[in-house]
Amino acid sequence: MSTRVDKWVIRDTPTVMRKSEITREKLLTSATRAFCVQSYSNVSLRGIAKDPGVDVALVSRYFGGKMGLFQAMLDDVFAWPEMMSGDDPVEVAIAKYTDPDTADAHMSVIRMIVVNGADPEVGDILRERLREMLVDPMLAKMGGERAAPNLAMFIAVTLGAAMVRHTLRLPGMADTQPEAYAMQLRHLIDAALRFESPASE
Amino acid sequence: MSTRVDKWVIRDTPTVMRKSEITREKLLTSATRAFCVQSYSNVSLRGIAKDPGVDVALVSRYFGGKMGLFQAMLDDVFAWPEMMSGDDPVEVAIAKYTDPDTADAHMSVIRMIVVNGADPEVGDILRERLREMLVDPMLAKMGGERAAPNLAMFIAVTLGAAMVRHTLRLPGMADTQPEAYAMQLRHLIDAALRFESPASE
DNA sequence: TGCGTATGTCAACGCGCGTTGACAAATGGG
DNA sequence: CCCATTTGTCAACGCGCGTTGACATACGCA
Repeated sequence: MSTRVDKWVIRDTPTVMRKSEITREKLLTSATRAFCVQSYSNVSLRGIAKDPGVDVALVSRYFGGKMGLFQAMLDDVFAWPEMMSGDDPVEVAIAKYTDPDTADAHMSVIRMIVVNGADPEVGDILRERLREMLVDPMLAKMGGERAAPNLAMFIAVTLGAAMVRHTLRLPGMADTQPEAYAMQLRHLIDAALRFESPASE
Repeated sequence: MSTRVDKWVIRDTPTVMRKSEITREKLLTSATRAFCVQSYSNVSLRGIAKDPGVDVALVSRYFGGKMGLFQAMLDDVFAWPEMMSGDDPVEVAIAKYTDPDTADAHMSVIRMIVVNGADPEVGDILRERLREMLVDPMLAKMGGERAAPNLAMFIAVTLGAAMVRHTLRLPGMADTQPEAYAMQLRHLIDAALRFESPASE
C-alpha cells in the first residue's frame, strides 16, 4: 500500500502477513473516515487512534507522524482504477454518483477535498495530488488542454453540489431524494461539459 | 454594529465615539480577514490581535471570547443591503462577481462560507445565519419554495466555482482572465436557474 | 485637582495537541 | 528453550491555545 514509510527500512518476510499491517490498516481506515469529515488541523491523532482502540504513539511509529498518516490516506483515497479505465471518465464519474453502492465512498472523497482544500497545512499537498492523480489523467483522456475549462467546471459543480447538499445542507438540494439530487447534478454536469470557451487558443 | 455584547451593559454617551469602538473595529477587521481565509478552529486569537497590535485579552473583554468575535464578524459580513434591494437578486449577485470593485469583498464571503462550513464548531451557526440572512430572503423574492432547487443549484455553482478557482486553483479556471471566469460562471448560473424540477409539488 | 470609570497590559492558568523514548509483552526461528 | 525482533503500552515533554484576573494608565466630569 503506502510506500511513504521510508524512514524505517522494513525487512519483508513476504510469505506471512506482518501483524503490524493490521494495526496500520485500522489506523488508516479510521483516519480516512476522519479526514473526510474534518480538516487536517481539526482532526486529532488521539481521536483517530481511540476509535479502533489503538495507542496514539503507534501513529508516529508506523506512519512517521500525522503528516505521514495523511499522505498514506491520500494514496488510498485517490486510487480510482475505474476512473482511469478505458471508458469515458465523465460517464464513469456520473455513474459513481448515481449508483447508491459507490456513491457514499465517492462522496467521501469529494468531501475530503472540500474540507481539506483550504487547510493551510495540507492545501498544497492536496492540490498536487489532485492534479497528478486525477486532473492530468482525465485531461489527457478528454483531449488535452482544450478540455481544461470544461473539466474545471465539471469539478466545480461536483464539489459545489456536494457542499450544498452535505455541508451547508440547504433546502432544495439537501432535503430531496437521491434521484432528484442525481437529476440536478446531471443537469449541471451537462452544462459544464457543453460550455464552449470562445477563442480557445 | 454588533448587538451581541449583551454580557456587559454599556451605558452609551451617544454624542462621543467611545474609544474602545476603534479597538473593536480593528479586531473585527482583522478577524474578518482571517476567517475568510482559514476556518474558525485554525484561526488563533493571538494571530488576529497581533496584526493590528492589540492585546489578545481585549478580544475576550470586548466580544466575550472567540465565538463572540466570530458572530460579530458574521453580522458584518452578511449585511448585504444591495442583495435585498428591489432588483432581481440573482442579477445583483452576478453583477457583484463581475464588477472588479466589489468582486473581492463578495468573494471573501464566499470563501468564508466554504472554509467554515465544515468546521464542527461553527458549522451550525453558519448554516443558520446563511438561511436566515440570505437563503430565506432570496427565496421569498424568487417566488417561494418552488425556487428552492434552483437557488440551491445557484449557490452550488457559485461556491464550487469559487473553490475551484481560489482554493484548489485548477487549470482551466484558475489561470484565466476575470472575464473568462465570469463567462464560465454565468454559463453555470444560467444552467442552474434554467433547471426545471419535475413534479414540483 | 480629585476621583470613578474606561481602557490597556501582563502573567498565569488549564487544556489538548503531536511527538518521543523507555519499557513490557508477544512472537517466532535457531 | 532462548533470545532477537516485533509489537504494544505508558508517561512525560514542550508547545500554542483561549481565558481570566490583577494591575497600571488614561480620560472626563465634578
